[in-house]
Amino acid sequence: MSQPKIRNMEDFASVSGISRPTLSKYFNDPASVRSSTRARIETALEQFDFHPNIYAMNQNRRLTKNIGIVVPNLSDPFFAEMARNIENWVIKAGFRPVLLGSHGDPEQEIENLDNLRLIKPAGVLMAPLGRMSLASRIASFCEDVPTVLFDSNIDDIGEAFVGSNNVQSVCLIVDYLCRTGQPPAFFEMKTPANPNAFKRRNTYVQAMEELGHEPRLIQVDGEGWNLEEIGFREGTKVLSEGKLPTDTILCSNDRLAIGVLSAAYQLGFKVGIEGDCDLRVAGHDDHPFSRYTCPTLTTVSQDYEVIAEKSAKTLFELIESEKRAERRTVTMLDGKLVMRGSA
Amino acid sequence: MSQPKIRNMEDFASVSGISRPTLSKYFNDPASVRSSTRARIETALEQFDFHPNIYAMNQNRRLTKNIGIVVPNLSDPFFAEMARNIENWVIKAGFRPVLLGSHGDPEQEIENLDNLRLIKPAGVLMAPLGRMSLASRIASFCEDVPTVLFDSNIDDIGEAFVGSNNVQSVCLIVDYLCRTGQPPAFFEMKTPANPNAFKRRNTYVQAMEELGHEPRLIQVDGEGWNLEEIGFREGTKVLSEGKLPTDTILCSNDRLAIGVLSAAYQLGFKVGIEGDCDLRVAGHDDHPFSRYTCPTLTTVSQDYEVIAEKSAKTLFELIESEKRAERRTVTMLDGKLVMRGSA
DNA sequence: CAAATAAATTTACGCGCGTAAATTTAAAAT
DNA sequence: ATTTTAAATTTACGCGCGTAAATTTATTTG
Repeated sequence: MSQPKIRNMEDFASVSGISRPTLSKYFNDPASVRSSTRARIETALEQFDFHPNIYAMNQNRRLTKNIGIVVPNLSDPFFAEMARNIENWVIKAGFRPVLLGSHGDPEQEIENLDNLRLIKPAGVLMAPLGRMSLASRIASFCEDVPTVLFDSNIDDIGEAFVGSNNVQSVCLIVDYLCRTGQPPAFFEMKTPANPNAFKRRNTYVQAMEELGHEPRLIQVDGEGWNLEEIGFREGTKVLSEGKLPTDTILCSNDRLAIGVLSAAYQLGFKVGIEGDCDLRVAGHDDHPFSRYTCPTLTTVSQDYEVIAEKSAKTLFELIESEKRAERRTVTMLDGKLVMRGSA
Repeated sequence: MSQPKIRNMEDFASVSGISRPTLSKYFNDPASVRSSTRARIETALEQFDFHPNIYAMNQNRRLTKNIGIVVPNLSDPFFAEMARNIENWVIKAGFRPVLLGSHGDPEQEIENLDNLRLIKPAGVLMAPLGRMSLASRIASFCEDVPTVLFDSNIDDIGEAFVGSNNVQSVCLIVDYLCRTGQPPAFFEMKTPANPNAFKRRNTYVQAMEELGHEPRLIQVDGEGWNLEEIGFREGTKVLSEGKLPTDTILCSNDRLAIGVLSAAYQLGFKVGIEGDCDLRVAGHDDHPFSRYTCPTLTTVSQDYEVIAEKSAKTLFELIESEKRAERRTVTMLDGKLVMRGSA
């Protein structure tokens, strides 16, 4: 077992008896070499455990098997979970995921794209920050690299968009809340950092009007991504002031709702749908934690798995076709009502 | 503004009028060139916005400014938060963080290290999976790259370890619980995937014995990292069977506790410390969500910021010294009791 | 202002790999 | 067995950058 150290493909070529260009072909696509040579290579591979240097590969290939995944914020369990799902699809399709979080910062978002450029990705799956995003710079990236947006849409950017249909989902829950109790007030941030917020607000207003109710916006202060904290702090204010025009609160997203639920609990509100409850709270997203809140959070699900699968597969098709999309496709997935204890 | 496209350092050299080797020196360390040339470069930089290709840099430099950060699982808010803190320190020190999650998989953990090797990191900050980790392979990585472990210790691996003192912290909360009510039973997984679990269990047993109480372990089934789910499911079982020997449950970590709290709520248990409560629940870690549970979770804090800061700075000192640590330092930070509503 | 020193430039090669063209070798078809 | 065809090898260069040595230029010192 006197195994010489294999430092590069050259070394591996000499110990395996296969020429370096052939090895290079093999590592690019094992099916591209004759099966007998493939067998020889793989035998040698077992013995010597050589991996080509992916960064050197990236530098030279016109196109790599890398797929960039960019999300606004990895500390948000929603995006962490989404990213994990997408990573799995990427691996399953034989690509290599490169995950980058933008920390809620538009500059960081662009830097992530710049860094991705260097590894010449075959494509990118991106959930943009949304309104804050430096759209024109993202657009110029998308001209060079096939990109599919998910979660948050930016008009005309990227080859496709896959996300949830906020209009449908917000209508769904507004409708549900109105049918089963008092019409909801809408709890949100005055200046939301997270995407989709405006669309949800507008849909809420419209849905309420269509149902003949007066929309009531509760727009609270707060900056950044610590949404539970904001929901808790501002929820405490709103609830303790006691001048809520309704007993039902619809939050712009589950993370705010988690904060509001916590505030309600501490102030002694009984949240739920039974007769003796004095407050209903609903959210939006079906956040991983919303099934463990007290009471469990009624919300509208965004189908993580389907959004992940659909956006990934859209990108793979694009990559395989080796040309750009003829026209931008927009896929809006319907949310499903998740009835739990809180509303 | 007819800006020629700058494709590489060569191009930038010609437009800036500075030779490529000098530019190379500048990008490696701006202070290494004369201030007048530095000024010229920076002027040109503003005009042309050139960034050297980091991957080409990595390939050639003996040592880069990269610092690897490896955590067991990015979907766990605890590690996500920890990673974010560390990233900030890394950036502040002028390094470039490269964040990798292991998805709870020992093979992935090794693959992460293999990939890090290729970018020749100046150092690595790693929270290993712990018991599951392929220790010998991690050790061989640590021989080549200065590595500081955090959160979970593996004997004799890495130049240093920074984590919380589980013995102190578990004693602290066991003591607190015993002083203020019935002695706690210990709720944990039979085969925990997360690190520190065994140490906590043993400490619990020992602490109970020292206080003259009989330790009671509730060891539940379940695999993987979906700890809230496991806590909820098994908590429901345990609580509804109604044969708890005590009214106080100490969970091995906050994520399990979050599940248990949710189960308790749904079963109608009143959790808390007031006289009319029928259950106390405590956790360990001060997870980002534990201040929003209902009731808020009493726990022991791991000081994220301090662990992040201390481990990062330990690594920086190591890197600057340009030699390996003379002997392995182990830093155990004391946990602080976080008294909230649940116990 | 000349000498000493420090910094920049020129030249040249290397990193690990991709890839193209010409050539040789092996497999498949006749 | 011979021709056709496919695949592997040889050779050579390129990617974007680091870096060393020799040389030139600029700055500091006396």
